[in-house]
Amino acid sequence: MDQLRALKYFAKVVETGSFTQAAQSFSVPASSVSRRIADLERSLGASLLKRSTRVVKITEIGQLYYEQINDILVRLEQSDELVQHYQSEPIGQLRISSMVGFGERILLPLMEEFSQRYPKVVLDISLSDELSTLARDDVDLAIRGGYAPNERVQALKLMNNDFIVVAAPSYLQKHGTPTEPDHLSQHRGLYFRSPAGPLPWLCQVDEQWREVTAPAAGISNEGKWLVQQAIDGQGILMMPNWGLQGFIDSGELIQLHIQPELRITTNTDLGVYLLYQKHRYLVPKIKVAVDFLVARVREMGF
Amino acid sequence: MDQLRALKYFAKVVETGSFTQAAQSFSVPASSVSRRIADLERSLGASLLKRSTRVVKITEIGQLYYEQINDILVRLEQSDELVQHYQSEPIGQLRISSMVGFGERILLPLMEEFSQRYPKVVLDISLSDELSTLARDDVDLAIRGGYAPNERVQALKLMNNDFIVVAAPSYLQKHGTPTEPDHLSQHRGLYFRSPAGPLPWLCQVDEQWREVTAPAAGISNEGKWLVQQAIDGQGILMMPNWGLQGFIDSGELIQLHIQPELRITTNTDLGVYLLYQKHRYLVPKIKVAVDFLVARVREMGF
DNA sequence: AATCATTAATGTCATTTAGACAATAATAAA
DNA sequence: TTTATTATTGTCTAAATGACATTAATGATT
Repeated sequence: MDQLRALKYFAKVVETGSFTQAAQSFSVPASSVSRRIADLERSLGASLLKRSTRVVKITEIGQLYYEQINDILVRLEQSDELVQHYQSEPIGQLRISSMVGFGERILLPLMEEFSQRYPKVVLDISLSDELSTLARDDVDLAIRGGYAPNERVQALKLMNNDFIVVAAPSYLQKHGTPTEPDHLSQHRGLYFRSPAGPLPWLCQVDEQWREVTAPAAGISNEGKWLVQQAIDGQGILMMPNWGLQGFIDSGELIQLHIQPELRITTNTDLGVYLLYQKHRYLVPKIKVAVDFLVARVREMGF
Repeated sequence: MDQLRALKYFAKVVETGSFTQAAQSFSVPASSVSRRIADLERSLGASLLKRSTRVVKITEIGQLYYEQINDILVRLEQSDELVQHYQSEPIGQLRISSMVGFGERILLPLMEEFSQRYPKVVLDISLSDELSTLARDDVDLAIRGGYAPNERVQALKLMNNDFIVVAAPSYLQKHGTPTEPDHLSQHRGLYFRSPAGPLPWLCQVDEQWREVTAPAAGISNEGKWLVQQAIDGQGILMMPNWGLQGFIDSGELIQLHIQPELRITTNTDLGVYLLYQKHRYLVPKIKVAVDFLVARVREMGF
């Protein structure tokens, strides 16, 4: 029995909930799928699926088995890919998941050059601040705010992710320039909504962390809108410096220096990290993308 | 092409270094192995093995591929085992690796009862202080001094692993009873040789760690011999309390109370841990062994 | 250097296994 | 109750694997 084929059929049936659909996606008759899975069940001595003519349900043990073999199938495919592309030019689909702000401002502009340089690599970039099922089956590269999930995943620090505080000249003229945290309660704040909620303003006074969030003038997960609001003089904004530097240089925004410093977390070493599975670095498309991103982003000097 | 079969053949050829031997272990002609691997290489578009009639060498990419697919094969087998044994009685081979001292004094006596209770589980216990390739392919359960290698491995604390200091009454009569670390340089020590070298005596004085190891009267990785030497009055011995309690109760050894306390590492939370792969807990033989060991060892009250 | 023994590869045939296609049975929806 | 969809089963065909004998290559032995 070709167990591997049976497993692929089984996985697809679980995912589609249908023998017919699974069969279609492999371009074989449904009867073949039915027979292979029946073989598999017989050889395992357990029933994996509860069939009725209209619905296919998975059994408890079938579900457990599916979760394990699905991972195995993905890894086998990755191993095959490693061998197939070994010492060849970068080619294939490259799925990148990135934080929205970083993606818009830094990643997407950079990847145009990448696409020209490696035309056979088809980019599939998705921007989201949610933390993805990271580098398991759905993503080749992920860019996230600092954390290193486990030892099989390599995390390269692309840049610092220091937050700075800014406001428009017009705002400061009207409301004054705050220089210490206690001033902030008299101001208005613009807040970035992370998946975990709006990012607060924190600062450390007398070795104790305090929240010094000002009344809200606006909250959004859309960084560009927040910046526009800040430029329009609606309030004080705290965001990563790589998203604000251009507006400071142009004079549209002015950086505020509040002592003690404002932060958005008690954690000190914030950074933007590039994440990928260690053992896949030898796949050419992965290798060139990692090398390219690390080089280009670091030479931006944030 | 039945890739899975090809992978099994390939893995065996790598391990044995011979098509003929690999073929024998599967009870098929060598020609079959040759063809399957040729198929595999063709489908991958790379050569995995360098053949000559006498020696089979693995290519660089073949080696990488082998390392990855070998892990995949092991995991697939484990997944199959999970399904096959689901809701059945505990059965099969159970490989346990344990530290020597713990194995001799605690594990082996306990497992006699286990064997009677679960006669269909064939025990394969190996004692070694080396840290094994833990719970990957060669061991189902491992018992080790405190560490938790990664997130897929469950580590249950079986007992404390506190080291205590003892000596024979005759030794103390002759050399006096040390009560503080500075006294030790005038004494003789018996030292356990771990794989990393003889365990030193450390203590914390004025927030600084100092080594206060006494001149050696004996060094061995054989705990029983060290205990005998101590009973014979050869020197002071520091070992886990579960290995010494019996001799203290019988009066053959006397526990010394040195302040500040002696340790063998600067780490505070020493323990004996039972390690196994989380996802295998549902395999009956694993489950009953884990439950049995945790219950029995904990009720010993160390 | 020539021979020998071992080992992997190849050719050919038999057997096993998967797929194609039609027919059947079961069931949810109309 | 009827209808449409879906999984299963039967039968035949095609493909893949194994068996066995033979060949080619190579390291060891004389």
